[in-house]
Amino acid sequence: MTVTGGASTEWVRRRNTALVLRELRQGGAGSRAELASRTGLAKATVGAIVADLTAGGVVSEDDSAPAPERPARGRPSRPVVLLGGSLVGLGLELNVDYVAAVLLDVSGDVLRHETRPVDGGDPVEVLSALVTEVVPPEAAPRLVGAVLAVPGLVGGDDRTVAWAPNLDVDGAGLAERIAALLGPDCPVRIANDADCAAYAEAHHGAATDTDSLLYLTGTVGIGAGIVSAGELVRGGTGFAGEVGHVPIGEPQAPCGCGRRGCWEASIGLHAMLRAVGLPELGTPVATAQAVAERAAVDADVRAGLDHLGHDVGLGLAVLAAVLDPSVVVLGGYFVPLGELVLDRARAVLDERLVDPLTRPELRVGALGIEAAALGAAERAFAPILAGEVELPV
Amino acid sequence: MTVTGGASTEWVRRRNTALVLRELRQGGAGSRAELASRTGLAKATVGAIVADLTAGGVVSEDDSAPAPERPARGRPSRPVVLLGGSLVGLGLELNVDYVAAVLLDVSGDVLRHETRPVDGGDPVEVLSALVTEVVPPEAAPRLVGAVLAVPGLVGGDDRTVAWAPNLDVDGAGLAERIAALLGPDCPVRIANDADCAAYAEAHHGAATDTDSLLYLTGTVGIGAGIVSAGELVRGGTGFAGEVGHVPIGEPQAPCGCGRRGCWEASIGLHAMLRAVGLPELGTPVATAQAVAERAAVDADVRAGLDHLGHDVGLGLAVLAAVLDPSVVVLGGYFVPLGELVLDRARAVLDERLVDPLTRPELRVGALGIEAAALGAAERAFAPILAGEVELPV
DNA sequence: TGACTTTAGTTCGACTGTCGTACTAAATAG
DNA sequence: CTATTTAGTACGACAGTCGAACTAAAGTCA
Repeated sequence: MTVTGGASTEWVRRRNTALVLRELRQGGAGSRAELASRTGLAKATVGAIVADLTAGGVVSEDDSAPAPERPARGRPSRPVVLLGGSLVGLGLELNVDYVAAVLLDVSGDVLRHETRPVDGGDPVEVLSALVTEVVPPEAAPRLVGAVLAVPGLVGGDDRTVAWAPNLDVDGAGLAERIAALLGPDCPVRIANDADCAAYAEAHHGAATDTDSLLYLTGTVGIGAGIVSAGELVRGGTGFAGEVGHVPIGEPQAPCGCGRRGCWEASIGLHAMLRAVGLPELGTPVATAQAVAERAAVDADVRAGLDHLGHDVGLGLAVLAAVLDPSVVVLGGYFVPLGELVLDRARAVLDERLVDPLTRPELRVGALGIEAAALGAAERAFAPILAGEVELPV
Repeated sequence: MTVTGGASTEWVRRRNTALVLRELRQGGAGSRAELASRTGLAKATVGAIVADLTAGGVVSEDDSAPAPERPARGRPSRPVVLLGGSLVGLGLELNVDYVAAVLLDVSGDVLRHETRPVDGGDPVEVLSALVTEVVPPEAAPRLVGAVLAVPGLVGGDDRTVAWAPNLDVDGAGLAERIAALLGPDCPVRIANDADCAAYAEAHHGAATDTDSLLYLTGTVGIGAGIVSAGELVRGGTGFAGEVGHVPIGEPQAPCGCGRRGCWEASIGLHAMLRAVGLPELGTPVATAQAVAERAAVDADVRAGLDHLGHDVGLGLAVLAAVLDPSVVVLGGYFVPLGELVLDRARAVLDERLVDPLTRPELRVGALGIEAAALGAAERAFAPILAGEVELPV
């Protein structure tokens, strides 16, 4: 029922153009006739839309077509293909110890991906330098937008950081500072990092086959992103998915926040390290990598991870009952541990869920540290692919 | 990004018609000129749409206009008003011990509301009789649709009951049996009862001021409905919000399901009665009414309810952290107890939430036993008001 | 080789819709 | 009685989709 305002005939064209773009992205290249039958539009309409897109340099006729199983008879088709680099979305991540940028193609390819440590400098300065490097001036006019992922609470206007306890930045001017680097025509929005990572796994990662997803990321803290019916669930103040300090872990585990039973106190990075008796390394993922290697030869480590899996399952049982996701993706430090943790978590879920038939599939994230930036880039495309916005041609 | 298929020019008219209807519903009657400025459409467009609607008998010119603060000059406006009864939606509820029907007007008025006990008969038979009584034959052509709320899991097609442990009905043929009573042009859908009740509170009840809502209903069991960004969160299999057996109550409380710590074991009707030491009466609401009366004179009862409020807050702290609703509405047997329970629940929430600023407002449901049926009726209107569907004129 | 078949893509006219402008209608002010 | 002001309508320009007819480009087959 989210219907914005009045619609006119130009609006119809925008929507149908978006429909064709989505079809090309998801279903791959195809002739006009094929696109017409795939989208349900009339052949003439597809022809007009393709002509527009060709003029705008967004698609072209793929002459180098391999024509694999060409039908024996009839005029040969001229497949239409998305033009790489014609439209790009910029995804940024501003985190405590690193920044990242992903430049994403309209066809879904990652054109560039860069990560930089912050190393005590001003994170926004480091990010700004990265932006000017990743987005060369000639690419700026083809930018459909930029989305900046931050570990914090984002205001309802998608432009301000309302609360980011670990990040020492000026939440009010952040979007403007990035926008200044990208020119006046590039819309800049801010989003939550866990939300972006969830979006990335849903579109490019481990959960492209569902639209009902819970993403759980483990570092020192625990965060979640919720995707329901293909849309992010953000809550009334954008705080949805802040599950780190929810009392759904081992009830007695003391947490740094002063309470007991916080999930983070049971399955945060430090709790995991206590359970296996191993030291922390440079990053959570590197730490977990070392733990996984050690587990191969050390039964005590395996037992510790099994216990971790128990606590993961305990909390997921609550979240799964509330949200009923089809898939749960675990990211962050959970990725290297994989089945060492998930196996037990699945067993706990089966035990605790009322109807085990609704048990979500547990998977490990397919994207690395770039998940949030990639999801941010994908979100930059969302208005275009929904037909809500004019193409920047 | 939920974009269905190709759009054509007729589709534009459907959407703009829906826009005008929503404006009339929410903003009240208004002249064509006023509607034009309220919707952002051109005067001529509104004129054409109003002409269509007038021809279809959905709106008319309100000659009996009181014209309260008529502007001193200029041609007087002819206010356009929704015609009562011109379009109606039917909401039904099929429950274990009663059935209910609500006939809702396009303007949002309840035309009829009937509840019947099942008394051991076939609930579907009782419901069918109620339907034929509530929907007279002459009203059938004006029906925009019917939605049936059931206490169970609804299939993804919105037409079948996949799982309804307490309900002894044939889930497969249910929608068809209702549709047979209403004629071939009336679309019939099935929905979850807690979802419908949540929808009702969001549109007609205690939470019309927000689009981010958690509805909690208390009877013998506990159920929840989640509204995020104005849309119901249903989960991958429609099971979202089944919070009764989630371990977020008193950890040691034994539950009928064999586990410990289920929320239902702490805040279900029977747990409440144990806490206050009073007997169960005919219905949960009547029981709670008696408890509330007793609380006025009995400090022990008040203490029991205070303890109940503690357990309510305990679980809500988890749900609020996960979902971050702006408002939590408590329905069912909680309504008569009101502040006797909510006061303590608020205190627990303040204690347990990471950032008390995000504490949702706790309210008591404004709708009685008809909540689910009313929400179902409102949902019957949703496709019309979203412009997804042609008016049945 | 040349007519026939088959499929792809374009052209064109009918239709539907929105929008802005000009026009008509209906009231008050002076 | 005229000027002013506001509401509503008529009309033509414009944008878009659609289906049917048409053109284009291949293979098939006598």
